[in-house]
Amino acid sequence: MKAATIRDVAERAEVSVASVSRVLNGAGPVTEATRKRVFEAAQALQYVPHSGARSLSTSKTQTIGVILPDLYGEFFSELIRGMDVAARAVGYHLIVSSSHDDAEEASAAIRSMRGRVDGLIVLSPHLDAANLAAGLAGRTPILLMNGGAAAGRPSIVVDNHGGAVLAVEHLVATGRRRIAHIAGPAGNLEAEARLAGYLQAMAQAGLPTSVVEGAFTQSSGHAAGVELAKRELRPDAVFAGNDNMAVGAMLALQDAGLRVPEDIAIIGFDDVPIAGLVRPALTTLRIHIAETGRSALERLVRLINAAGEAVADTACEIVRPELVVRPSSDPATPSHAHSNSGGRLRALADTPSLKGENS
Amino acid sequence: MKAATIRDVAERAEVSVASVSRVLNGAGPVTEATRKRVFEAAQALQYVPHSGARSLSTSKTQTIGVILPDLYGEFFSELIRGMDVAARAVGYHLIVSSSHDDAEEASAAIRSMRGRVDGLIVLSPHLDAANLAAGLAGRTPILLMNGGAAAGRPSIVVDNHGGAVLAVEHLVATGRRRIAHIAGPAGNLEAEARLAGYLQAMAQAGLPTSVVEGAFTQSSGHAAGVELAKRELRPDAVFAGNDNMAVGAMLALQDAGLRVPEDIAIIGFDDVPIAGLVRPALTTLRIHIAETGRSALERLVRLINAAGEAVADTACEIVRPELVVRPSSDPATPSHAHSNSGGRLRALADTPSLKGENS
DNA sequence: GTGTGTCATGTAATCGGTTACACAGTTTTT
DNA sequence: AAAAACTGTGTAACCGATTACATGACACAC
Repeated sequence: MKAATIRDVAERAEVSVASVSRVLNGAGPVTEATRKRVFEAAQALQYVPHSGARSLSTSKTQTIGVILPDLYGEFFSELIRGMDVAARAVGYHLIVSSSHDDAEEASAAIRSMRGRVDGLIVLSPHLDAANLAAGLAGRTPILLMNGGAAAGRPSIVVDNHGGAVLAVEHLVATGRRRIAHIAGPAGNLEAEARLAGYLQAMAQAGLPTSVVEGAFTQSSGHAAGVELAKRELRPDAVFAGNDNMAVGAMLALQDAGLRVPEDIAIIGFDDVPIAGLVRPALTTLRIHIAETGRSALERLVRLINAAGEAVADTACEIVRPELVVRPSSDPATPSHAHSNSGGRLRALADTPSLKGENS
Repeated sequence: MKAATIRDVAERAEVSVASVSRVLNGAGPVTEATRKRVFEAAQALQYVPHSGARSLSTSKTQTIGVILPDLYGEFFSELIRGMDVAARAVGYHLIVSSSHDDAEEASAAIRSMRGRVDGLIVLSPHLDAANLAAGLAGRTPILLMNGGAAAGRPSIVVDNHGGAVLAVEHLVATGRRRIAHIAGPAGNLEAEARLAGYLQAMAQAGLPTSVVEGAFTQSSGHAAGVELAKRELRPDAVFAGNDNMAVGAMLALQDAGLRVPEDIAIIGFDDVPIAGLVRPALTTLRIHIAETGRSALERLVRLINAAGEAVADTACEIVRPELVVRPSSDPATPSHAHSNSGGRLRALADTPSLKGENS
């Protein structure tokens, strides 16, 4: 028994497929009698429209593709969450595709999206991936969030350089001098911008730099922390390229017997939820991740609806990270900073619910 | 300038659409000359096949829909990660749809998936959602992971009851007597099973029970912790319905000046990545989340390929949680338990990378 | 030279919807 | 009363692929 089609419904209701379509979509004029017969037939046959077929004829899939490098850690999942909330609100679906480290894979993923999505959000933080993506997309609206300066293409980038400068300045202002940086993977635009910001701010302050390479993963941060703890001239502060690595490094340093922040201060980047939950809570550069995802999705939808006419939106929106000082860099901060980490989105699901007890 | 279709390619290559299709799909016999001409034309026109159209004629979308209650916390994102890895491996895409708290919404989401996906994985931990989902799906293969005993339908459930018993037994064995439970939201099957397990194990041990209601969110756990800390007869252990709430509760208890685990032990459920990162690291019941997601996806794909013939797979696979003892319940555990939290999947992306330093 | 088999290719139906257009019947306008 | 406008409905083209089947060319056997 195959699923019912619109023709089955038409037959049973003794009307044409056009009428069925009109009734079901509430478009076009129909008599009450027809409407009723169609609804009854649809009900009886348990008819559910075939979205794929509908997409083909309307050229609208109501779906947006998200191309990610990976799904590790909280950053991307927060981002997706924000996007999903926004998508749902405007009647769109999200199709996610991750694990695209190199441009090759990312491009394959983008190709396979054609005819499946109305627009794309690409987050492959590699230089070539950006242009590639843009080229491949053809007429598909595309929003880049890969951290690079995408000339003349709609994009959203985080001011990584500026954020890194803020981080270093904060550490210098609180008296740190030997500030090491745990960098993200080479070739990653975000990582490189953060590194560059660190180098520049350190030069500005006239301090010697020290960089350990990481991979944006928590365990790479841990490894870096182990190595830093062993140094003869130990740093008195660590600026990690992201929160994941900061947490990994902090655990390693603590395991090595160092006190954070007394012996060594730590600062991360992103303000993922976990940053406020480790102890000491992590000083970091806040990007309202979910909020950013939401805004990205909304912008893409606007782009889709504009569809070529308004070439107005070609701007590169900049998200400026904001320094959030927590105890990992400053003992003065209240230690119980059970950061509610702001954001409308968080509030949506995080409703405290406390009730009685039994027995 | 619209995107090129297969007909444009055929025209340019001076062959029929059938030949183009054959060449591009590597199916059917074609001469070398034709193949070459087609490739050249496709190249010149920057032709990218329209997957939507392909899906319509083949009735295969190579896409799987995942219906989630929400995207909060690490549990679902880990699950999705595991599914995505598996999906990619077998050439499938993932379309996620979250925020379906009630059966109503979930059912709408499922309907809108028809013609868009080849199969569904449904995780709406509500009693009615399950049957509803199953009914709605029609001929679409569906895998339930909603925590309920889905009679005669392919499903995967966690042994929540058994896990809860393990948790209580562990606490009792380590000398705790006043064990409180922070329950998940009422109506959630997983939460209810964990609660039932707690009640049963406590009865078994002849201990009085005490239940505070939470909502599976970190902040509800925090609220519960605040309340427990104020009690005249304070518990000496807390079993939280999941890790999120356990972490929230732990922070609240610590902020109230209590020492964990000396004054009060804490145990969670799920073993999300953060469980190993808080201090003290959290004792919990491990579900290999990503691994479970992977296995779920693989099973669904098998179901899709079987397509009705083998009704063999109607089983309810049970995932048994495993107790992971960490310092939050046992001071004897090494405190630097930088839990690598196992699992093949984790290893995939979490490659430590440590290199030299500059300057 | 006709028959038969193979191979490459083309024609057209099909998937399941939407929608432009045609048409008949009814109401309104003049 | 004829013309014009409007309403409700049906027919069939279309979206962009796949693929069953038909066809034509050619090789080989008899």
